[in-house]
Amino acid sequence: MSVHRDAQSFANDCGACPIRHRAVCARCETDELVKLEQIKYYRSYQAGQTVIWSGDRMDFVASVVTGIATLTQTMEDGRRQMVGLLLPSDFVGRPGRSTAAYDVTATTDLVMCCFRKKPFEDLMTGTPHIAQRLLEMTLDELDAAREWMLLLGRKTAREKIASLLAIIARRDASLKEPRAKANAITFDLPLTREEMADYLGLTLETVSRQMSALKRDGVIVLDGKRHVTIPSIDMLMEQTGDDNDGGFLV
Amino acid sequence: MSVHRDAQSFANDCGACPIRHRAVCARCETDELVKLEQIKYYRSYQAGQTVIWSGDRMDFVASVVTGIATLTQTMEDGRRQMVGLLLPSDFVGRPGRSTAAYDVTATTDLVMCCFRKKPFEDLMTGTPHIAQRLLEMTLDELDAAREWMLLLGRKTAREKIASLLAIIARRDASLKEPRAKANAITFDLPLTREEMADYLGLTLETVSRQMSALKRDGVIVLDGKRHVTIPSIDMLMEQTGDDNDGGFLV
DNA sequence: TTCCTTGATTGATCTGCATCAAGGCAGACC
DNA sequence: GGTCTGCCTTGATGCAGATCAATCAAGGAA
Repeated sequence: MSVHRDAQSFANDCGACPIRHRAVCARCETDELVKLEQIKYYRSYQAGQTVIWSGDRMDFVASVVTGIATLTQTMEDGRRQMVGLLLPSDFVGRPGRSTAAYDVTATTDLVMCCFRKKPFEDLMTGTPHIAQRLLEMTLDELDAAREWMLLLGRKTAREKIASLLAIIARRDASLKEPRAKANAITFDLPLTREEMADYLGLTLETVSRQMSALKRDGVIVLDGKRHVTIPSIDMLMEQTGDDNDGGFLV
Repeated sequence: MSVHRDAQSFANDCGACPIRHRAVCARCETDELVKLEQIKYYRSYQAGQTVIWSGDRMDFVASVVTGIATLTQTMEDGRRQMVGLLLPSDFVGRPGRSTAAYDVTATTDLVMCCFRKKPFEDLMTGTPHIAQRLLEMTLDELDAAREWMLLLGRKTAREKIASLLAIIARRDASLKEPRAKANAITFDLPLTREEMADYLGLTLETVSRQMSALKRDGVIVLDGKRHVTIPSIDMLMEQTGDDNDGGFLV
């Protein structure tokens, strides 16, 4: 864990706001956390509500506390592509830019922890670790985006679905208690078929068909429309097209 | 231009190494530039040579001085997706990670300006502006990646080709002298048809067919295989599917 | 010159996913 | 109960782009 205090324990002893352990580190604790504390505020959104429209003025940066939000781009004729999925602790917004580049939408009820941009930028200038932490997070997102480019450009519909399920399963598993690598995983899909389609560059019909196919082939078990059980993670990973070096739970 | 000295003039009076004006700013000049100067070194590669393989140890970060390099991901069965195009002044590598995540390949003869990772990281810790500048660059790349996700997921073959041509034309134009918005633009394609296909998530045959179609329709003029003239930028932009708010030369 | 090689073009055919269309199911509300 | 309404499933059909394959053009090298 290097010189930083363990992020998990740090998160535990400082309350709910995830920006504390994602955007800053324990080294900054004494002064900067206090300042962050002073400029932060919370916002809530209902499922389906739009947080911000592409092109709108955006005078804050924020971090997801609970719930799920999506970033989407839309073409004039209505074609849509989701370009990001924001889960708790993910960061939105960009220091140094004043308008939003994407539509941000709450897909579930959502609570975000916001910071007005100007004070946040000022704080960043005086606090090297915040910029470094943000850089680290942004590089992670860039890697994820590039992984997604491979999926969009080269994977088949079945591989796309399997990859999405694997990603959700992994992120979901890492939010719960760490535990021995379980053989079966169960979770609720946070997205409708249409949202899955927008994420994967498919139509909702194709998503539905491939879900049915994976179910028929025993790769997943569907209980209702949303509740998914994955009996064997290995079997799922075989369907993703990725070279899985066994690193499911990293 | 805020308090920073104009990046262009700064680049001009400090020689060829682009990291100077891309990764740091004039405020750091006195001390940090000197230190950067001390730890930097150059590397050259021939066209076609691989700079680094995905998974290899990577103990440096670098910036392209001249030439063009690509980042690609490859699946086990050989499907390839390009996930980045590095033009002069672009940055590769990631502080805080020791292995490469993608194959980096020189598509033309290439010169890179390298910094061993450890000293660079140390320098970054003591120099807030470097981290901030890198953050800015990374956010730009993230935006570009997300734009590319829209292309890969939702655009037709013809729109993909037109978009790629528009991007190359724009980047090429911005490297040359600033000038009045010219009506016609001429440049050499830095990529083979196969590389274009890997970038666009198509096959090389489809790339070739769509290039011929654009030529037949008078959107582009081909002189040989590589030399492209775009008689009307507006006509090209109409083919990209983007809502072009006239912002071709930003 | 002729032979190779490398990259590009063009044609014929195939197929995976989109599109169009018709239900089905479960919860909300009367 | 009935009937919306939102979300999902399933079927029939069409087409954009993949695949397979032949040909071409431009350089080298012998």
